[in-house]
Amino acid sequence: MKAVSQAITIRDVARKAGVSAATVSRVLNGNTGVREPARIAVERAVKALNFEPNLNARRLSLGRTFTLAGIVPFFYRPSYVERLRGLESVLSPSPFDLVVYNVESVHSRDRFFDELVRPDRFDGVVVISLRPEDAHVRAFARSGVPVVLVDAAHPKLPSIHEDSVLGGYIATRHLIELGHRRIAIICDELNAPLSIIGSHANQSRLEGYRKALTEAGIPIDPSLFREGPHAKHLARSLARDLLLAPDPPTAIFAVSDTHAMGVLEAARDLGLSVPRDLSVIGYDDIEVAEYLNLTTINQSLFESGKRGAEMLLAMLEADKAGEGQTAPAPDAPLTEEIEIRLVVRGTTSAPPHGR
Amino acid sequence: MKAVSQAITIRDVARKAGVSAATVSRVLNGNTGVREPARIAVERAVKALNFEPNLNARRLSLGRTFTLAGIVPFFYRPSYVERLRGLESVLSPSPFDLVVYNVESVHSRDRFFDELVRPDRFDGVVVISLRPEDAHVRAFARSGVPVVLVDAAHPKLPSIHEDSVLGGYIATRHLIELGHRRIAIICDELNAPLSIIGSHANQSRLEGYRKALTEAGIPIDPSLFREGPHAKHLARSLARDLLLAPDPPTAIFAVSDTHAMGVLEAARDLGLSVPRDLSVIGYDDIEVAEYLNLTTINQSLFESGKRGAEMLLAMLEADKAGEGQTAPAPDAPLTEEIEIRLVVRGTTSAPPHGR
DNA sequence: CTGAAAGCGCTTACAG
DNA sequence: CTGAAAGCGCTTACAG
Repeated sequence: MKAVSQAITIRDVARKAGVSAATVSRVLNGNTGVREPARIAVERAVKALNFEPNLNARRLSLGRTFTLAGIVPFFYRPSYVERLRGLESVLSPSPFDLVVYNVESVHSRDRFFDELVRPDRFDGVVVISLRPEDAHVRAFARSGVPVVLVDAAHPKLPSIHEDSVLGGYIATRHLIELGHRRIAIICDELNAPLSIIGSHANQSRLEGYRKALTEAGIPIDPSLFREGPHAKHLARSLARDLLLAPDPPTAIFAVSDTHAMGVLEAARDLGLSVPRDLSVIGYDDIEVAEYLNLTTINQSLFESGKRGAEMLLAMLEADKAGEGQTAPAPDAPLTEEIEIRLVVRGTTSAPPHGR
Repeated sequence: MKAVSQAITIRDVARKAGVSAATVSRVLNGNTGVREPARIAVERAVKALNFEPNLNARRLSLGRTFTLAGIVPFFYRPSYVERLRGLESVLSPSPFDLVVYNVESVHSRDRFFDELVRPDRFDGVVVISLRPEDAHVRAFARSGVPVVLVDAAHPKLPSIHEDSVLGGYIATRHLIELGHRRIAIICDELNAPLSIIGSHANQSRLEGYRKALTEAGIPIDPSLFREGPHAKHLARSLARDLLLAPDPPTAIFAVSDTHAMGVLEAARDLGLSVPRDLSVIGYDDIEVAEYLNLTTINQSLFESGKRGAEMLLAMLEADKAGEGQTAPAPDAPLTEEIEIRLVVRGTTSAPPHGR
């Protein structure tokens, strides 16, 4: 038998404390002027009744939801889990709940942008690895809900992101410095719908790769470029192709650690020893990278989520302070660059002799 | 300049449609009797104004939150991510949002159980891999908020979980059938706080291991049992110890794939070839298991989350139907067992000759 | 079928 | 300092 006890309200507390509901509310909200005896009576009653104010009533009354949204593609992939972990680390001690929305298509992205960025839904939202279009951004502004971008950028929105061109450059540069000249690159599909709405990190890393080669006077060989969906087994077959070609690369830059895992498999399949016969560098530095002893680029995944959440909380704080007085948004919203760094492990070395 | 447009309300719609707010509400809620012309006028106005009812007002008025909580330890670990993915798959097309709470200590578990399981907070909660105590369960019942357990059990609560004893048995049995007799086991710390409040899967798997050995007439050698925190590098050193002992095991049962990864590393460190010199079986079948070609036990992680969410939605549905009339809770709440199965891959084989 | 009114449980100007 | 009252934006018995 479910004997659901009727929830107690602020009026019950008021009665017990011998004051009005308004006074109870005031002490609950740490309000300034409440005389000592009243305050004490209220605190006693609250404790005695184990009272907790009804959250939905507060939400309606205050016009705040105490909830934040995170909009993120493929939330279950290790790199996104790591970013979410960063979010969680700052939100968990805050009064805000986080609800995560998983986008797997352009359609769901649009739906989320439309339906979620409303003041009665969320106090703020963080968008990860997705680039809102101008129309979205205008709607965000109209809604008054602060939005911050993690691993993406827009001129009108605060954001925290890496310099992906630099990342691609550093990775490629590392291989060049080791003595490689035939360096292949394996990317996510450039024209997949989610690549297009995504952070464009792929394209930028490719650009960095080209830049490094050009700078070193190494001609860009289109046959050393492959693209395929974000999946190990596909990267594996792309790498296999590459390695079976007449003039195979001595090094492969994989645009994510997941891709790199596929490359490692392909090498194993073909009996190639890494790094002796083939150097491999990944990107992201997800947890398994260390286990696999994979050389990679660390892009501060956790930190990016952490900073994103911090920026959002700061904006919320500022809004609360500047209540009503329509703070003119700065022309150039806060944009931060996150640190990236090369992590040299065991899958890269000088190329085989005579290559 | 933030030009926040004032949100439109049901009254605006009513005015535009030339009806009362009550009527608007009725059509919005798909209510039975609203005459055609009124309905159409309202639908027009709703569309024209792009009206979306204020969620917080609905919450307060209806006494429902349209939000569910997930309470889970170490949410970022691959096995929990997989369970959460199962939850997400059923919740995402539902009208419910999910907020995930990460527990890393007994204290946070208690706090979440106390603060979250309240009708003004959540319409339902799913608890993963955590065993609430009787006092908690009584409080849950008083709150009237339905709670379902995933990967844990309690006589008074609906749940979905594996038979961990059987899992441990099957894993061990596999090694025995291959011909092994010196079979070690590496567990999570049995006395760590979170093991104690956890699902006790560890202890049960250990029990299954003992059962299989006993049944096969193999004496249980305490020196073949090791326990340590859930971390690869620790499992690695435990395994190293084991393998360096005078009479080392020919096979190791690791109680999670993560532990198994540590074992694999230890074998590599010592120049042992797996499975030729050492067989290794893990548990969970997380994504990397396939990549590592690890033999393991698949415990339907995704499915468990999926079923947990489905059970909760069904309870919510039932509650809505039986409104008010205090449905007598069944004496024995719904308990389902999830499928587990042995996945034989490349890390197990017959023991070396002469062992 | 439909509207006016009360109610959900808070918060906060407004008086005093 | 403190209380009575209005208001947040819905929903839903209650009349008609």
